[in-house]
Amino acid sequence: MTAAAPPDDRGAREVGRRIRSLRTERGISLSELARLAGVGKATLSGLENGVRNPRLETLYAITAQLGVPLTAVLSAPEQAPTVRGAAVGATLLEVFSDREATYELYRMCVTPGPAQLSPAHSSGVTEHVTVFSGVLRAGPVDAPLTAGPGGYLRWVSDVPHTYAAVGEEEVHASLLLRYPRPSTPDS
Amino acid sequence: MTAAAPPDDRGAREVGRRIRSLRTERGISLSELARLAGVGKATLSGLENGVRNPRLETLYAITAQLGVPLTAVLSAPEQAPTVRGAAVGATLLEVFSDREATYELYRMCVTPGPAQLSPAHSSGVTEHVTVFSGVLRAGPVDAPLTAGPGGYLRWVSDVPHTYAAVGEEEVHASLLLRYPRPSTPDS
DNA sequence: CTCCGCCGTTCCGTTTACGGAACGGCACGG
DNA sequence: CCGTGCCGTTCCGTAAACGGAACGGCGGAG
Repeated sequence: MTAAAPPDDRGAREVGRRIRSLRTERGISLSELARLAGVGKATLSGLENGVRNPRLETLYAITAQLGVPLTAVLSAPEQAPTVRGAAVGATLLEVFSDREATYELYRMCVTPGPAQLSPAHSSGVTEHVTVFSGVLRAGPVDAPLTAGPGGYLRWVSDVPHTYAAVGEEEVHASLLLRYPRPSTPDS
Repeated sequence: MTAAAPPDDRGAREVGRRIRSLRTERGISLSELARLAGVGKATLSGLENGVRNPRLETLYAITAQLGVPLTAVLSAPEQAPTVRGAAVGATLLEVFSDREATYELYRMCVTPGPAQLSPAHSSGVTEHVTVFSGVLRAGPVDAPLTAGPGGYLRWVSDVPHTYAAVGEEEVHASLLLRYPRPSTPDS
């Protein structure tokens, strides 16, 4: 693109930092990840340091090898450890549900404490969570995501998943359950 | 990468289809989107047809212009279900309001038609809108923003602002009004 | 019917991400 | 003390995405 660094580059740099973070978390070297992902060491090095503008294919190869979805390195807010507390509480208040039951909207409140577990839903169900206050860690049990105020999480909920408040503050969020559309081809 | 098409290429093709879908939904031409996003027509054409492997920077430029987060074209499951309501215009349903009145949460539904106008609120009030389905154009009357499913808009609402549904589909969103309060203002 | 404007695709020279190899740095063992 | 091995970075030729321009197709105006 233009010679002057566009603001989008900040996003690319963020991606690099998250990939390095995920890699070091797993205790594997740059060389090894590059080999596993089938990319050059130069590519991975340049990507992690934010001096390259990776192709989509490259990102796929690397994130797949790290075992995380592409969105994990593109939009994850900030890393936060899973907090285990003493008090318990996750309450749901149904807000809206259309008659065809294609989606349901809930008001969610999670108090600090141990993670709340939820079993797998029927195939194809997607969960959308919008956080309004507090920091929420939620998603599939093996790869939960983190979001702060204004943050947005989404995952396919046909696997067991968890909800946990990170930090001392209660989490207020909206939860949207979307069911696969039965029929009605439209648009 | 290797000569043989890796399975990840399917993801890239999906991205192209979603971008074309989002573009045609908005009724803008390939040439125009390319110009707005600051990329070449050849780039956008090849991307939409899945014959190119775009750089991250390119995707940022295009999705930003479409008013959707990058994740919307990378992992969006399928088109949002179309839910037809009876009411015309914009309806608000209060969902939550804390006792100190620092913020209020609404469920919002905007039907296709002329834009809804809202006068200025008291100084310092911020509006947060999270779109769940449809495409919403909202914000200050002189500079409205656009967001699709999963999109998020925010502006300081001490100026007159508008809401309008883009396209044929109803817009479902959550609306958060935050009043000035010395507690944890996000960035 | 012809001209004109805009559409999306294709051609082409330039820019740049790509992988392989070479490099310096550090820890360990002979 | 100096090899040996692995680390992450840098160099470099190649492959491919990039933007600009040219192309054919289509619909409306004259």
